[in-house]
Amino acid sequence: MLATAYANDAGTVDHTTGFAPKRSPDADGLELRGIAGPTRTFEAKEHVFREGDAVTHVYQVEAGHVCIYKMLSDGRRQVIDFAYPGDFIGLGAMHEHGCNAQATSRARIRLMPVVTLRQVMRDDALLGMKLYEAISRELLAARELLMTVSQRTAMERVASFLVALSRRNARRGEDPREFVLPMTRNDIADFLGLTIETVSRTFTKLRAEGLIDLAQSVLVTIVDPASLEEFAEGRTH
Amino acid sequence: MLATAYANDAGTVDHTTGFAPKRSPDADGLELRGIAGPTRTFEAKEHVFREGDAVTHVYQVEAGHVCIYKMLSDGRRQVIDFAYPGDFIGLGAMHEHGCNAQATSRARIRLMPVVTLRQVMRDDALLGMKLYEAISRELLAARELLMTVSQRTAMERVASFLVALSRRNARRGEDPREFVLPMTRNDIADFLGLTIETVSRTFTKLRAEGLIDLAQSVLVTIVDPASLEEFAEGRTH
DNA sequence: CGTCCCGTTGAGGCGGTTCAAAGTGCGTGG
DNA sequence: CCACGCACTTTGAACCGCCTCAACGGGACG
Repeated sequence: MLATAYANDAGTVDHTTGFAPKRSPDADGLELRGIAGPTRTFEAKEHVFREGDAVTHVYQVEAGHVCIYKMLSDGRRQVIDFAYPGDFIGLGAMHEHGCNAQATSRARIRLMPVVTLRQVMRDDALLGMKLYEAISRELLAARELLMTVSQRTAMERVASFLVALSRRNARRGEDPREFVLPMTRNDIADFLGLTIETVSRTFTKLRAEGLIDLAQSVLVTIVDPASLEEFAEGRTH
Repeated sequence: MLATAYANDAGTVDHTTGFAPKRSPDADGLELRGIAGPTRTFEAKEHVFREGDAVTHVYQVEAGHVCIYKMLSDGRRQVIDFAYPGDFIGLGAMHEHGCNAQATSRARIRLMPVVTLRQVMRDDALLGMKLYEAISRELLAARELLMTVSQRTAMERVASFLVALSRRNARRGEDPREFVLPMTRNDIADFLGLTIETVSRTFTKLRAEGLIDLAQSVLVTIVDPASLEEFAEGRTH
């Protein structure tokens, strides 16, 4: 039985990459460490997999950040998700990957062969349930993003993006008020269905209205969380 | 073992509702009939469940059509999917539903209690796999819709909507060139992130350019499938 | 026949894009 | 250590695609 292997013993530094360990990953404590195969380190901009690749593994980010995106033939890009340490990537792909996964910064990633995954899902109902829940969360997130991109204004999109990052940090036991953006304006723009100019202007406006502060372009401080959430929910006309 | 219960014996008319039987559902032949509980008939506009409702069942549409959508507090609506006969709805919800499900026309729906679902997923790896695949398809669809809504023009959105319906019909063994839209312009607009006026204008334009024909507002005939797909993929500037 | 709902069409306005240019931070090499 | 180049960000101005508001048409139903 593999059911005892979920023990969250994250606490040691990976000396091969020098990453600081993260305390509580998003995936409700489920870790492939001890269950699955080895890790691999991907450099910034390196792809973990690409759309159309045969599915060979399921991946779990252990350190760094990964950008999941889809492309249109003419270059238009849609960022689907930013994977943080603890997050799974590559779940739900059946035969070939339906999107691309690219490290935004150096990332350490654990690999689990899909054959192992299938076998484990047969043998271990609890793990199967965990993966079902992980993919369910991805579905929820995709639909929430759809709502954001399709229905909200630029202001509301950026606000809800920041609120989501803040909540994610809170869940991970990090500071929900001040954090570093692990992605570029371009990534944010392609995530929210805006241009980088609009994203930049909107950040500026949020700062001008005193809802956030930007000491550097990547360092966000949420000054007025309540008002930011109002904006995010569209309750501020 | 429940593994033998998947046999697709759809072929009898349900005399309680008078629905014509559908030949091949979308969910790769997986049917809850014989595994799960009874069916219930929902009238047009009746809700199967609402956002925030406790999750009590998983549902499979057997006849009719169901509109899945989310709402913002100020009334903005995002349609997430249109469920056809054979499609599951309510999958992936953990404790409470994250969206609403409303019959667009009278619909017969099979109900399976979640407790049964959980038990079956433990006991029957194959069924668990099938449900994992069903939710994976939903994730794929959500991301594809995200791409469409976020990156494509009105013309491209409507074109890809029609192409998707056409392919769906082809998969179901029905006519991919001529079909009835089981939803209103309003539903389509909220699905594609447009207004009903823009949807209407775009249909008119597609007809004017000879790509489709509209004998009635709900009866679509695809005249030039190749060109329509070109539009859908954005290869036509 | 009137009402209601849905779809279509038209005219004008606006939010976000496009195009252009200047500003900022950082690694690299002289 | 500074100069330079490069990638990223910010800001400005003009444009455009879709939205808003408004009016009209047609089928279903009482």
